[in-house]
Amino acid sequence: MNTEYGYIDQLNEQQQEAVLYDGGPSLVVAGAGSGKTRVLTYKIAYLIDRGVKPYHILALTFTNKAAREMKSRIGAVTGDDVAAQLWMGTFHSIFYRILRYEAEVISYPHDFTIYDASDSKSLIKSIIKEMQLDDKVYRATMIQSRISNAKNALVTPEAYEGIKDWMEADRKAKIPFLVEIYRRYRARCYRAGAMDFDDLLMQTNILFRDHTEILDKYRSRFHYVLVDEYQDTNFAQHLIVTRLCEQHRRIFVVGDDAQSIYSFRGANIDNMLRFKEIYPECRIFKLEQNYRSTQNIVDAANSLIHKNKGQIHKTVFSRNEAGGKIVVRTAYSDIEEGHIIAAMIKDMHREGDSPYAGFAVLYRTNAQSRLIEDALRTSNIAYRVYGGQSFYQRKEIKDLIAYFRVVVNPHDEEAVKRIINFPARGIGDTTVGKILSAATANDVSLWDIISSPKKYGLPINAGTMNKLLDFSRMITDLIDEKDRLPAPEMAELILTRSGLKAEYFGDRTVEGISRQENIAEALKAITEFSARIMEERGVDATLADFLVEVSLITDQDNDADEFADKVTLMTAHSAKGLEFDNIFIAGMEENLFPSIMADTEREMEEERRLFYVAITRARKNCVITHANSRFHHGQMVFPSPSRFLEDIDPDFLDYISKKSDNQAFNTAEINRQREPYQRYSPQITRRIDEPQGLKKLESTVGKETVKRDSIDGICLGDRVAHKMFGEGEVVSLEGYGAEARAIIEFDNIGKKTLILRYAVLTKC
DNA sequence: GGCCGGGGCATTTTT
DNA sequence: TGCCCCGGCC
Repeated sequence: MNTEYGYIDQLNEQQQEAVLYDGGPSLVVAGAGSGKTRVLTYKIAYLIDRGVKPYHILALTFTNKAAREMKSRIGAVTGDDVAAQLWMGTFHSIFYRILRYEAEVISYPHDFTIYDASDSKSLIKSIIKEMQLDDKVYRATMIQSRISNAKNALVTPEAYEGIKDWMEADRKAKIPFLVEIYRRYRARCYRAGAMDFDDLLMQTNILFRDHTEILDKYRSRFHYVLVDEYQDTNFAQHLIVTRLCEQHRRIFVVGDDAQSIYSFRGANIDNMLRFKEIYPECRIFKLEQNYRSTQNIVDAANSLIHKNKGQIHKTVFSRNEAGGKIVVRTAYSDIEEGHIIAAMIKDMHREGDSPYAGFAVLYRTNAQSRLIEDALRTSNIAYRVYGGQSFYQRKEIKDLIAYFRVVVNPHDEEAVKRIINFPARGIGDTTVGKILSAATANDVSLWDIISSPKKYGLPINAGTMNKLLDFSRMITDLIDEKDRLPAPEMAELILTRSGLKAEYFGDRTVEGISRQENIAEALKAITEFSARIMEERGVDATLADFLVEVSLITDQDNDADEFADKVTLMTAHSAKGLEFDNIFIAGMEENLFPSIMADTEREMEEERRLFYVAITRARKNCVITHANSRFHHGQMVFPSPSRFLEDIDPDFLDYISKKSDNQAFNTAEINRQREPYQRYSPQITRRIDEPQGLKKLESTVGKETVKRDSIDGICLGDRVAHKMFGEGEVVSLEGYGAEARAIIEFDNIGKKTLILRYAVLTKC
């Protein structure tokens, strides 16, 4: 197919069809590694090129990272100023924006707070306490997830009571008051001017349901709606999208039912499977060519996933090299498993010039990381663990943000509770308890009581009263300043006036200094944010603006380590959407993977999909390990190998056991242009064969940049063309991910370093 | 208000 | 086995 748009030529036939089709609802069923993001990116770029205004395009993703990456990729085609006008973001952030704008009609303040998971949990705990329920029976985590599920299914407390099955189930589970907790929880959020994550979707639905004129407004604003990872949408998300599209029907969704792994969070694969029922006229596009992995990996993964029923039929295939088989290794113990992994990584790293950044170890549960970390540390292998405590979860940052929250919305109860006696100012639990009771009795917020304790007859002595008035005055003073001072100055003022500065900056211990650094980092973030707002909108950012920015940011957004040459450790869940040259999957055992918690067929299929996701992360090599003994909750268990191993066609597996010492096995090519096979001893560290004729690359492992000879299909020496710079030759390639760069000697303008993530290059 | 120790518990977690 | 939470004590 020939078009005037150069980037279209980079797509295969199926991808092109999906991008160019403009006849109505489209469902793109995209197999693992089949270029789903690429299709979505070019679809949007193409719409813009065809004259659709970027601000008429709504594109929804599940993570901030995905949204950011897609935006920059589109920007590389259309220009960043154009891409910036897109309505592109996570479901939560986009509808947060809309809800803030429309807050009034649903009786919420414009500057409403967002309760994160720990705020909700803490609120639920205090409700359980107030209702004098047994917190062993009414466990906050369980209650929280039930409430969340109800919200994701758009079930209000009133509706909940009408669902006989649910009420009956609660009675049987000895938690008949669940619906009452839910009711109070909702009332308390409302009283605090707060929404939790689920509310952002639920309230949007309520807004659209009850206010047709507002729904109409957004219907006509969003001429096109595109959704990524559609298999992960829950009912609330699905309904929002359906409402927005049911008239113009310009909806384009992309997903892979085989990669649906978040049903425990309410994701419903049926939203995708039933797309055809909602849009009978829809076109379904299947992307079946996998560009990521070797044939063996794709074939192995296919044989596994075909054991599931109820998938959309598709045949994923790879035209890459055949590659080595998936290696399965048995360890005596969980400890030895870690050492086997470490030793294999070390060998593959050394022999294949494969940088550590090209390795990931995946596991089912976070608890498994410890032993693997120990082994990597012993072997001096640099690693990083995903899913640790994120910056915004740290105590000192949460304290600071809590002050911000109170200044922006003093009715925010969770934030008030956090700061009212921190730093200590003599307002202890007893007083807070009295304030809470008074608030509940009068159905007003904590702040209403704190700011007029006498009016509500708060029963406290004169000394405490003075302390309370001091606190109240401090907050009022800060509130008076909040719209006058720009965010960075406001932050500085809060830090001083609250006493946080004195509290944290007197500490000379290692932890104390780390806290100070974190606070300094937060202040820096505010300053940078402020500068950006000034540049974009020409006004000073307020504290409220900053809160909007941070309340939906989570971990993994600011990982300085991201591009260092380190092995990545993470759960199989976190690995979705990522890819690595070499994947290790650890703990492939019954009761672990599949999880012991999976007992229904449905859950078992989800576990299998999770395994499928894990395998398909691998570009070149995949190694699966399992142990014959393992410490589990302080007890030694002797697990048998996972049933999923038997689901994979044995033709694609290479079982290596201790006994087969002489059968050296290959873990496939580390690098395409090199000798086909690397050989590893089945014994832990000793290598039997020296690889023949393996050309060593200069590798600056551990340094900032790592030289490479091919990245995403672009090789050293390739002739490439760039829209603006013309044609040239690739003279150097280095780095990973967003840091991946190419130095290109252009015929006309000479050498240029291009960030591959942004540059659109075509081979010529 | 902070520290210590016992008891209970223990998937996955884009926002 | 470790971690977290709570309650008791100083």
